Amino acid sequence: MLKELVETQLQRALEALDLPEPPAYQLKRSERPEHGDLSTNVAFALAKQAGQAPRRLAEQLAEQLRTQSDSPFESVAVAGAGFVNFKLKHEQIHQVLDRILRYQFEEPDYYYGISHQGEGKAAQVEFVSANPTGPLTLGHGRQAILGDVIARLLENAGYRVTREFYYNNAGRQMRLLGQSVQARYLEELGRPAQFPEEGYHGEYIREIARKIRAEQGDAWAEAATDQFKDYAEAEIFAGIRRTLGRLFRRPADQAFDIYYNESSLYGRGPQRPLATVDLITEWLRAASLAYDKDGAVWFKATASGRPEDRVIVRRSGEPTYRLPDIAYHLDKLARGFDLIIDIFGADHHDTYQDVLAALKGLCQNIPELKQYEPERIRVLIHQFVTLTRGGQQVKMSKRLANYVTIDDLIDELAATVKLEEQTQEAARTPEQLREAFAVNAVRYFFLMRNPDSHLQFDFDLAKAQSKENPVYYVMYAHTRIAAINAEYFTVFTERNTYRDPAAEDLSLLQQPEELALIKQLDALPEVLAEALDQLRPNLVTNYAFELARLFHDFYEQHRVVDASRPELTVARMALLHGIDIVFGRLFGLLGLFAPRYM
RNA sequence: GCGCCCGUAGCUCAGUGGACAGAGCGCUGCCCUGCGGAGGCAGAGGCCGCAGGUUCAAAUCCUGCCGGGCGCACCA
Repeated sequence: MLKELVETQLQRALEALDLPEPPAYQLKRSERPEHGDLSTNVAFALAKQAGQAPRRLAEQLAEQLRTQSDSPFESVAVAGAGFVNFKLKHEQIHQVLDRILRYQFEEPDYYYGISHQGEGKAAQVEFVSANPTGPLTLGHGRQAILGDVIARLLENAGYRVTREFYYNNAGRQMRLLGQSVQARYLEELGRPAQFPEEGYHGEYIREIARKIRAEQGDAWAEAATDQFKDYAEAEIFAGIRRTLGRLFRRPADQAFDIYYNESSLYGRGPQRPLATVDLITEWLRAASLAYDKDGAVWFKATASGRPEDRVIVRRSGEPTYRLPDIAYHLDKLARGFDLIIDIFGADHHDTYQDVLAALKGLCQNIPELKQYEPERIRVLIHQFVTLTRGGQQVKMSKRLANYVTIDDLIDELAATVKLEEQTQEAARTPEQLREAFAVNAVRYFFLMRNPDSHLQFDFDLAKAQSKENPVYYVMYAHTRIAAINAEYFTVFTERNTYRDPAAEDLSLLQQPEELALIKQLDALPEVLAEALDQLRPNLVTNYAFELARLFHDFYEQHRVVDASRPELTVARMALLHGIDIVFGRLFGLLGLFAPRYM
């Protein structure tokens, strides 16, 4: 709000001075108090065009802004070589809080921070997309949470969102899975069994084998490998859904909207794609983007500037994974999404670029595909996760099956959560609370780093129930507000609500800590828009941490509930309420459980 | 060898064109009995990997180099 306010004033001033429309310039929240509340470099941007020195332009602008009617500014100053610094009247800042509170009470469908940018548009987010060969691990966890929060941010912006999980239950890896389970089952029966050379060694394979034995006895001794494969797939998939449900705080069967089976792209699955892999191959040939060599079919990636051509159909006649990927993404475009977001781990970097290149080629060259726009696809590549414990990196190897699963992680964190007496809430069992706290830590830790950067998951820090742990630091701000709220009613026993707009005088909020908090509240919509635009949920955790910091700062210096100063108390309670509205939004968007007591 | 990401305080990381580079932890010193002490204040600590370039202005953009991660299969 404050930014728009200044923007409007600035536009008026530029017109009044008969200055041209400036090229891209910045209007930012100032980092230092001596630079005012906001500052702009517009004078620099205009200098060349206007043929004047930035400093001189800035002075003219400042003068104009100072004298404009209804000026919202306390002061407009020129600094440095030509920055214009704005200091707003306190009443402008108080209005921000007033509007946040008023909307909350007067607009039934309004949530502060909501945006209409995606109104009427459909978005699809594809993430996790793990094949059902084993439980979800740490790497999947980061991706799952990133995808979940990006989906929530999209919904907040008005998009209709489809969460989609793509998987492949055919091919070599699944065959190996079936063989591994079969071998373990035969071992359970005490029969000779040959464990496949590159089979799956995880303990979960033995568990599945034992379960089959418990249900079937030795009836499956002569069964086909496929039977074991199908059984294992169902078991593993159920486990994956359970894990996702825990992470997303949703029932397991609502973790995703669509599970898209790769087999559909061969015409053998539940979905009906726009084009099967065979048709895609034909189209690529028709567009001169595919050719035969050494008995295989190659995609001419070099035509799009990629480093090398790639095989898309093996000599054996079996497509490589790139071909169904192309078919899948073409199908996404055909399904009419306005925005398509793919989330992949760093190991996919090379391959998605080939897929995008193929899509561009197809849409340009095949008449019936001209209507589709590959530019609607955005790809978020995230770096890997390492786990540290006791300052040491935990070594993981998929082959030896000594990797850490998401369930292990949540379980271990939950086991260490200490609940205070007062933490108990009637609505939740201690187990549910422990689970909620553990999931909070996992979610927050996966979110708090830039997806571009490697993420070091510090187990000891995640377990800590003290302010060194950022997730506790943030939750603690919220619970402190709840504690003050309770205190308010014990002191002002005659009141039954701390919202009393009639008695509220926000102009009593003059302390720098109070004004800083309101200005932080004002930034929420921009932060959410930026986080979505850049696909960087860590901007939201950063913001939440900063808000918590400002609040703790305020709390240390100022007493809220004060029987001798009821007016100030009411004003500060209003401020706290505004802060808690924003925390509520943040907890919702980050998918965190907001405890009233800790 | 080629491609992508990263390199900022002792550690973990913010900051991606602006004004003296920030936080948390750790370290040093001081203070505090609370609207929940799961505290508070202060301080030390940085040629923002290196070298060029673009710009009025570079941690931020470009080029090269060095270091780390991940890819580079007719595996997914």
